[in-house]
Amino acid sequence: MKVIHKDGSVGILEGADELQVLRHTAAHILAQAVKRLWPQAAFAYGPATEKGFSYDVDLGGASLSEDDLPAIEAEMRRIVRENLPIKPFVLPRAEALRLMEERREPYKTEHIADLPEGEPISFYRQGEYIDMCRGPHLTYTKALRAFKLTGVSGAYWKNDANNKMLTRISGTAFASQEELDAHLQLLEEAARRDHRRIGREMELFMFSDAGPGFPFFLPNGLILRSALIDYWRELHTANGYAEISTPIMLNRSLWEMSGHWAHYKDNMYATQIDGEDFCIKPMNCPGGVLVYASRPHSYRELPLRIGELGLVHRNELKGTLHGLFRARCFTQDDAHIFMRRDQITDEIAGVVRLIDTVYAKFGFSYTLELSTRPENSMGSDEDWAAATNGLKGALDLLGLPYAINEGDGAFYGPKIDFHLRDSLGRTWQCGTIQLDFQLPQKFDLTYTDENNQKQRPIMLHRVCFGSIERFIGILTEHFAGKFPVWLAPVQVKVLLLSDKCAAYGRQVCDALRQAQVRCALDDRREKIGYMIREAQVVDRVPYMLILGQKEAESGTVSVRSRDTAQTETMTLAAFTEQITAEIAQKV
RNA sequence: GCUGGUGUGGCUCAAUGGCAGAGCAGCUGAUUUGUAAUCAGCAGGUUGAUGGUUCGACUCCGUUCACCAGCUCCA
Repeated sequence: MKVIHKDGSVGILEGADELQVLRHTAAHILAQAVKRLWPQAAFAYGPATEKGFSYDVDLGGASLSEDDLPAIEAEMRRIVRENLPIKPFVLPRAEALRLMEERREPYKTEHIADLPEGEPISFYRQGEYIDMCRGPHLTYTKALRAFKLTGVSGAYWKNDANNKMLTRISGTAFASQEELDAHLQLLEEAARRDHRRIGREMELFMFSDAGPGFPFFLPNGLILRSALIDYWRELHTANGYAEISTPIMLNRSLWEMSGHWAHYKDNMYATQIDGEDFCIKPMNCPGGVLVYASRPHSYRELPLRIGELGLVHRNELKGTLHGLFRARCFTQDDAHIFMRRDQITDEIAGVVRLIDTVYAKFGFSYTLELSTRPENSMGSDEDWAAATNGLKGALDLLGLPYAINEGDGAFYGPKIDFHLRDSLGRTWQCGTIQLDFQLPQKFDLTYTDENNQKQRPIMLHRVCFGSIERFIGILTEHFAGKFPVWLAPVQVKVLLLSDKCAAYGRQVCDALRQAQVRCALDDRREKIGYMIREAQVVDRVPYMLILGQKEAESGTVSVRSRDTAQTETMTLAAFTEQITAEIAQKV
C-alpha cells in the first residue's frame, strides 16, 4: 500500500508495517470525525495498537458512550468517501507550538515540549483537520477500506493515574473487509470461549460475593487441576526436583528481612497472633529459604531443586480482578534452585527446556522476554549486572531469540518471562525464571565448598504454569472446554437408549471405572439426541457410549467422538484398551 | 484504586412509576426411544444490599457491595 512520509516522499509498505500505518491513519480519521461532531474536542495520543487503533480525547466535560459510536463511525465513513488527500508539512518548533495553540490543542503543545529541542515538528493535514504526527500515513482517506469502532473507555493522559482521565475511543482496521470480518469473528469466538462462561457451564469453578477474587474449585474443576498437578509432579520428579510445603502465614519479621515488607506491603494480607504481626504469603520464596537454611549444605548436593505448589494471596485492586486470570489467591507451581555460580547457565537451560516440554504438551508456542532492573529494587549494580548476564548467557547458549523489557524485572532480580500463544493467537505471560542474588545474602545462606570454605549460593526462582488457576483459565479458552482426554473431568459418558439396557450400562460404567476411566452414566428416559447434545455441547465429554439392545446383546459399545461426531462400534475391551492408552499418553 | 456501564428465579433475558414474566435447566407424569433439544403439568422471586422521593418504586435519587469493559498493576 502506498504511504507518504513526513518529508513528502512516497513509499510502499506491506504486511505488519502497512497495517500499522493504515491503523494510524484510521486514528486520524477518527479524530477528524470527533472534531466535526464535538468542535471543542482536544486530542492527546492516537496510536496504532496491537489490535487496532485508539485516540484519547478530552471532550471538555461532554461524556461519551457506546451509543455515540455509530454516529462517529458514520462521520468517519463520510471522511473516507470525501477521499481527502493526506499531506505532510514540517514547521520549526516555535511555529508548531503556535499552530497547536491556535487550534486549542493543549495536549499536543505539551507533547511538543517533550520532543527533543531543535528538531522540526511534522504535521499531517487531511481536509480541515491537522494532526501533529511523525507519520507515515496513507495518501488518501479512501485508502482506509475496512474499519470498525469497538469501544470507549477511560485512559489517563500519559498513562499516569495522577493526570487527567481522558476518553479513549478504540477501533480496529484492516487492509480488507475480509480480514476485518475474520478478526471480528475471532473476537466472537473468544467471547464464546471465555473461561468464566465455560467454567460455569462445565461446573469447573465458581466465585462468590463472600470472597471476591478467591476462586472455588468444583468437583469437575478439581479433577482437571489434580490431573495437571499429577503431570507436574511426574515431570519434576523425573528432573531431579524435591517437593516441600511451607506455611501460608509467617511472622512479619521474616517479610521485613526478605524485603517484601518494604516492597510488597500493600499487597500483603496481615493478621495478628499473640500480639505479633503475621503476613499471609504473597510469594513462596522466604519459606523455601528457611527450609534451605535449616541445615548446612555441601557443594556436592548443589544444585538443590526444591519445588512447592504454594498457595499465595495478594491483595489486588478489585478493578483488576478477572476470573481465574487475575485472582487474589492462586497456586504457584514454584521451585527454588540453590546453586553454585558455575551452575547458573546449565540450570537456566534446564528450566527453559522443562518449560518448553510443558508448553509443547498443550500445543502452545511462546516467545521470551528478558526483564531488567526496575526502579524500586534492591541490591548492588554488580549483582544485577551479573544476574542479568547470567540469564542472557543461558538464552544465547540455547540460541533462543528474546525481547528485552527494560525495567520490568522483580525487585530482587531480573527475569525471563515466557509469553505463550493460544489457539486464538492471544498471548499470556505464564512461566518466569528469576535469578536472585539478594535473598541468599539477606538470609546469609551458605554452602561449604571443596576447600571447606563457606560460600554463598545463587538462588533461582521459577514457575512453569505460573499460576495453576490462570493456566487452567488459559487451557479452558485454548481448548474451548474440549480438554484432551487425560484432563477431561468426565472422560466417557454412557447414554442409554432405553432402560431395558440399564443393567448393561451400569456394567460398562463399572468396568471403565475399574480401569481408572472417569465415567458417568445418563440413564434418564430422554431421546438419544437430547442426551448427546448435552454430553457433547454442554459437558464436552470426549467419548459418548450409546448403548441399546444391540450393544447389550453383543457386549459391544457404540462410541461417538466429541471431536469428529463419528460413531464406531467395538467391543468394550477394545474401547477400554484404546482409552486407557490415550489417557496414559496424555495426548 | 480510577473512568464508564450492569445487577430481575440455577442460566439467558422481558417488564421505564401502576398485578414481576418468558425460554432453558429443575421436579412430577406420560412417551421405551438409534446419534446435537419429545409432550404435558408443577414449582421456583424481599428485583444485590440499604436509606430516601412518591398514594404507589424493578423502574427516580443517595450510599454501599459485586460483576463487566477499559486504565493502572500483575502470575
